[in-house]
Amino acid sequence: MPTPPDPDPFHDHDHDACSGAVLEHALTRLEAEGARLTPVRRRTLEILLESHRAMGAYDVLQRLSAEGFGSQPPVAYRALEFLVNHGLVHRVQRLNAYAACLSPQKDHSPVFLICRGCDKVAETGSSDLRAAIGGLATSNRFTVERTTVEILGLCSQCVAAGAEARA
Amino acid sequence: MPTPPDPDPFHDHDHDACSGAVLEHALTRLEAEGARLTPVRRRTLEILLESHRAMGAYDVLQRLSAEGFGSQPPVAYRALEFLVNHGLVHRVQRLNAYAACLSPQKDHSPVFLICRGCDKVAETGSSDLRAAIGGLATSNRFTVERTTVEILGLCSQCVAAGAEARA
DNA sequence: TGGCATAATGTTATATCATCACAATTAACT
DNA sequence: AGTTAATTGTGATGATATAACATTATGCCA
Repeated sequence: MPTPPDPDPFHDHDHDACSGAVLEHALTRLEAEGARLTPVRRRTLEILLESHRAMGAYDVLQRLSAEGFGSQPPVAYRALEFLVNHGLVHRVQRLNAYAACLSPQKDHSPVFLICRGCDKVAETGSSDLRAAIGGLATSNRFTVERTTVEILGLCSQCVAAGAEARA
Repeated sequence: MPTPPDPDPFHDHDHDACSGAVLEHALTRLEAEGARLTPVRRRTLEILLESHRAMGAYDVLQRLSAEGFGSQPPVAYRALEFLVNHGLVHRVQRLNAYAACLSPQKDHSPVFLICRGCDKVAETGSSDLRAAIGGLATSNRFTVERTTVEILGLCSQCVAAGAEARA
């Protein structure tokens, strides 16, 4: 059976609604873990949520610096590392970039769809995929701690726009 | 049902046997594609095969340079890019490193198991996982071109050795 | 409240990874 | 041999990330 008419995560996304919920959830979760969402950390998360894109550390830094926070790389890297460690932000390896997690409530292994046509990134997930990774780990006697799953290709709009050419 | 007694890809691997086969296969494939395995490219592949590890571009460069090839970064990066494009080498995103593909005969989406205890990397694959990615792509109307699947954790030996502590 | 320990922030400096631009060489094909 | 395209080499620079250490803020509790 085909799955129900999924929304297209690249284009059918109510961002304002999700941002608020994510931020609220972040506070709850961090409190439970005894961690502090300090001003820099909070702004860093907000910046990523507002942009709704994968941003490089130096892009984030520029925004933070312009708002009166420190201007040196560690300022951004530390805030990002904190958020990543608490599952509020993911690192997109292929882009050397960071994106706010949009479903922090689930204990998930995120999957990123990276469109090379429009450079947008969509976060999704799949229980089949988690199961497959679990099986792989078992049969290789490997203890999983973190997974990176990134799919590079073209989103539907870019395909429609004829962005076929593959480098 | 458990899968049959899989070999542990970290420790039960006949490397000499596979290296020769891989190299031989590389020649065949490249000829078919009209691409040339020049001396630098060949040595780059051999170096990765011999080390049987994921190596950084600058590590490869050092080896190449010591053997009389050029000493500037582009020398290594170009050879690696060529090999990656032809599916003979994979890039391990999490490590900013490169590893020779050990099963270049299959049209595969590789999966890397990265042990943070001993820093070894094992390449594997899974048809379940490929299927899950295919399903995800379909339900998100996404056209897949390349996939990155990397699993960070501990190999069996490192678990046995008590490398439990998680940063 | 004052004093201590810890965590967080800020800065300078530097390490690491990757690419640009252009010259020199080599290979492939008339 | 002559022409073109691919490949290689080099210097310079760009982009990403961390080390080391001083300073400030926070939490705790005597």
